[in-house]
Amino acid sequence: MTLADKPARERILLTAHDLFYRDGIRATGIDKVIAESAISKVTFYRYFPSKNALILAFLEYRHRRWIDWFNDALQRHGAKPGEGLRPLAAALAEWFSNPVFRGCAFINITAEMGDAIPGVLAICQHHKQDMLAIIADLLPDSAARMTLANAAAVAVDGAIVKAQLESTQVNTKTKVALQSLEVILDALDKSVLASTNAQVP
Amino acid sequence: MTLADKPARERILLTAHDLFYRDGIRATGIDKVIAESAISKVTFYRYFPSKNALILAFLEYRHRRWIDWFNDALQRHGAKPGEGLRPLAAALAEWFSNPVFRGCAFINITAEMGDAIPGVLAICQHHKQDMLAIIADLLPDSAARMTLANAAAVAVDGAIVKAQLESTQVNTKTKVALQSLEVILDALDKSVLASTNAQVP
DNA sequence: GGGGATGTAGACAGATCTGTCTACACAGGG
DNA sequence: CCCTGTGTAGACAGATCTGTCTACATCCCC
Repeated sequence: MTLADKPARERILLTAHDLFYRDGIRATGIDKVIAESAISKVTFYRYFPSKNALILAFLEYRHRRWIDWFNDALQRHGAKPGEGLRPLAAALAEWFSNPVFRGCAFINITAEMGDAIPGVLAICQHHKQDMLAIIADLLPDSAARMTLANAAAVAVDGAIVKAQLESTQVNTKTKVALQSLEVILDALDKSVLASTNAQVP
Repeated sequence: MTLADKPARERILLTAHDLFYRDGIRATGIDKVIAESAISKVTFYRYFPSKNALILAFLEYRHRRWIDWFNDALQRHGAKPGEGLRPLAAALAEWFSNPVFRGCAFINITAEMGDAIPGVLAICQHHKQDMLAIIADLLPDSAARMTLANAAAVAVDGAIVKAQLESTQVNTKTKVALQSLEVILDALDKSVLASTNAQVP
């Protein structure tokens, strides 16, 4: 595998990412990360002084990786600044259909541990803030912009959770999650038009 | 405390509920449940043959308790069948402001463990199905009814997650979560009117 | 050739977790 | 009076987890 060629620290981080994301934090022991990334215990502790340090590094890495993917997917699905929320659904459809999809790592770790490890919650809030900023960019400038962006972000998180609950279900896939998201995004896009055109019935 | 008077099984279940909900499943050891509910180990294992059995019992109990609260809160905030989604926001506001609020137990356990314990996912899906049915009851009968109910349910789950991320934040409370939910619910209620009146611009 | 950085293998301590087991207490009904 | 059901206290086995430590191997640059 190509992973074996990479430097030790990166190999650890990539392995930890896959295991933490798939199985959860507490369910993943350090020994498993060490075995799976084919390094020794000493090497591991040279790069990460503790499991907590690895968890924080995992979150930073996941954040960068997810945000990069998100921007790229939106681009690929025709997102343009100020032109509406619709590409969000197409981008997320891509994610939800990925076989390793298991929800949002930041929602998951908050659900699992709250702020048991200091700093985790702040990272999660920061992640959601960055997602919000990207969503806001899709909306035209108006007084209601951030209100609508927040609403869209809530809808996105709801759809992620719904897809996560659906995804393990036999054959149902994530259709309801996506359809529901589209319904909400359309309604929000319409209310943008209504507010910019001042045409509220 | 009044808890001490209750029969052993109920005492165990109530204690486990509080600990599981607050700290998560894996973070809560059996020993802690036993110590906190002031019973002995033998008594515990008489009522629950394993930790998994306790987890499943916790989920059943939590389901009944939450659904009962949900119905009651909607009633108290003026929900009437077919008359719109608005009371949802008021009911959830009540929950979010509860100091022990830590999100949806079913979203949390799915985030933490997926389906590592057989049966858990099915219970979570069942819970969300029941929530959906209650939400659908707020909407008037129409072709779009279940589509809109699903969208509202996704918005509710999104708001729950948002409130959970906000709630530990200093002083910000759950304002954005609730405001976002209201924006979505209003947009959905409006699209009900539009579809029933056939007045799509 | 020598030294430092980087690596491996694996034993170990100490903690924690689940689940079982022994030994004992006590109340109520036949 | 004794038996059964229900309870307590706590030792224990066996597993697993984090983090440390020793002893040894390799490689690259000076």
